[in-house]
Amino acid sequence: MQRVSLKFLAKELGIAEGTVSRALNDYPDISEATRERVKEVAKKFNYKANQNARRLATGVAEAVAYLMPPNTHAISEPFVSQLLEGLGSSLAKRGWDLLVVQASSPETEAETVEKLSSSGKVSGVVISRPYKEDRRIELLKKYNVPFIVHGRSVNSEDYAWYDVDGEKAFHDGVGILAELGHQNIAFIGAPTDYNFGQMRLDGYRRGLASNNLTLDETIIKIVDMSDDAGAAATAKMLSLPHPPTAILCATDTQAFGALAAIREAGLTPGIEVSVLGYDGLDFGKHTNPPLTTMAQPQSHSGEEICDMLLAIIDGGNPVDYQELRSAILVRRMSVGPVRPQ
Amino acid sequence: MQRVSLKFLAKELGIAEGTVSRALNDYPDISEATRERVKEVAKKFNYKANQNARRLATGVAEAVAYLMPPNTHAISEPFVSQLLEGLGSSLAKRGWDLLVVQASSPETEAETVEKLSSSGKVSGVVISRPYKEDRRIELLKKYNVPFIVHGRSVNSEDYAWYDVDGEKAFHDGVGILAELGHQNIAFIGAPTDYNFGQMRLDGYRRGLASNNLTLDETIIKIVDMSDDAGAAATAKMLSLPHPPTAILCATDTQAFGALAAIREAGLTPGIEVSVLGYDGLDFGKHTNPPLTTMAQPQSHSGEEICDMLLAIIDGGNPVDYQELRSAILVRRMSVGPVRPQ
DNA sequence: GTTGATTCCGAAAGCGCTTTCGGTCTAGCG
DNA sequence: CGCTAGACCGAAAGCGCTTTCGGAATCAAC
Repeated sequence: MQRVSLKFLAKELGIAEGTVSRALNDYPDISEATRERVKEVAKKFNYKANQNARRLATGVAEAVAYLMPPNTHAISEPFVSQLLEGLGSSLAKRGWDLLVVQASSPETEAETVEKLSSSGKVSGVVISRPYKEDRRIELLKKYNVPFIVHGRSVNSEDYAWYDVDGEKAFHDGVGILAELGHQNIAFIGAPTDYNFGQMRLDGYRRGLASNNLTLDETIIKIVDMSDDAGAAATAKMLSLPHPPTAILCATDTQAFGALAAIREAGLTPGIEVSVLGYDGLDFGKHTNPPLTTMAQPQSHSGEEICDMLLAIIDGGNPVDYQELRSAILVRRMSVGPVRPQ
Repeated sequence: MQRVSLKFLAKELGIAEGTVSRALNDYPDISEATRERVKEVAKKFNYKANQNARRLATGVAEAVAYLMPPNTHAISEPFVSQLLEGLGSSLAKRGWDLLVVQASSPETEAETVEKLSSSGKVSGVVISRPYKEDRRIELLKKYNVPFIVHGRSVNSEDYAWYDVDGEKAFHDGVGILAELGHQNIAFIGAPTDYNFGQMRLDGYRRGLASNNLTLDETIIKIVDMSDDAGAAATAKMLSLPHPPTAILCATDTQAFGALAAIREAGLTPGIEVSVLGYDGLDFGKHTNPPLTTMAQPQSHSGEEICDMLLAIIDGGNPVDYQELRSAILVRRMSVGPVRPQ
């Protein structure tokens, strides 16, 4: 296999290798006639350039990597495949490759990034869900590899990112709940070493303040992003002397668990206890009751992120590529007015 | 960047390039002393071999590709990220890359496969969800690229695959329903150009026969694998003069829709109409009611598939790598005994 | 018929690594 | 002390492509 090399074509055509290469790559100094002749023969023999040789010679990888979020073993979050799909299709248009890389363990993550940066495999990388301080970002900057972050770390002035404003969403989220009369609004959050976890918590806090609600640490639970963790946290809060009448969840998955725990406690979610999620998973329409949630506009985020990255690779200034989107409320059935006691 | 080449190290150490290379790659004809010296300096300068050069020289890609299922635009099925995660982590152990490739359109799919095969980018590929007759498989065989199929096409004797026995699952599925007294068991299937769609349908049919149930074409619906399609099909069947008392769905997603349609019709799923899904999505525990389903044992399928592929790449005979797993029933609340009329 | 400008293509030098081949040097043996 | 056998390393030839450089050929113009 791979018998058909440039050399082969050149011999077949009776011209020089270099000429064949230039003809195939549409160089201007090749006559129309030979160009066509070359392309025809290439097609006939089903010639495909050896990518490795090409990359070596040109020095451009024509590939970008997606760094899988670490520690995500059980989760397999839907947003990953969405993103990959977008990245993939956007890249395919340009004929580039998408590499999915995974650190074998959290400790080797830095190593992975370094290898990626200096082995010439990729021309750019995208990472998701940065921590507040993220080593990967530092390394990427250090190695001068074009990259874009899906999310933001604390200091995000000097690199490219695409994010949804979780802080605002959660601020507004408590507003929505407060407007329905809820005073006792719990928060189930995500680990705050993730910056998004911190920001959603900040938004919640600011939301309480904006609505003159007092902050009660006993109804703030920072837990894993799983349904079970959400359920456990909810169960615990429901057994408080003054249980919350509404729960704001950092992720839909946690909210699913919250709904289950509420039903488990003999209460009706959306009536006795409201639950407001965040993410906008399609799946939320099938829960019991359907989950009201703040949706990330992630339909085409993959494409957008990819286009931004490509622009940077083509020489764009990273700081010109910072996009902040807003979440939008998807009203379903899990949020209702507070019931008179 | 990438200033530290082999040449650089060689100069730094005062020895030949080739020697450095051999030392780094643990050739036996290098003295312990120089090997260590070389490795030390390499580490000090943070040397990472240029992969493209390496691949070109060795002729081995050290990468495998996952061909994204085509036409999957809206779906983003959970199984994809599961699989990718498994592939990725298994590959990472070996230091190989995972390429995710997507045909920009169904028509260019063959082209994509050809390019993949002959451009030397990958040493193996895995594809999912083959059609009954699948062009990709033919091409892969033709180009003599090691590959493994996640699923099976009709003629699956001569290549490697990993599949779950859907035929058996659906046969047994109607058995489960029949045992509960259901006589009027509907089937919501997936497009039968997918082989899995055909096999699940076959299983359903055989199941009816095994239980002396008559086949009624009006309660067999072949539709898209979406919740909406499942809901529409269900709604239609529920308005029949003799509506089914149980519905077997080819995918959990369709089953979610079925549940919704049943509730919409004012009936209670699991009581008046039973729904049995297939896939075993975690998410099913949150539906209303929780979905009873036949689960694919996909926890480590990614790793397994990857290991099988690697074995073939290492020279194994593809036909020695054919794994057939069984689905297992996950009892939740959407299936119950038929109610006396 | 010379000059100059164009057009087109061949030759050759890499890209950064691997791997074969052979040569030097030391150690070991009789 | 001579000879052989390893042990160890340097030199060099690729891998298959790109790209620069310059030369031959063609053409127009004077």
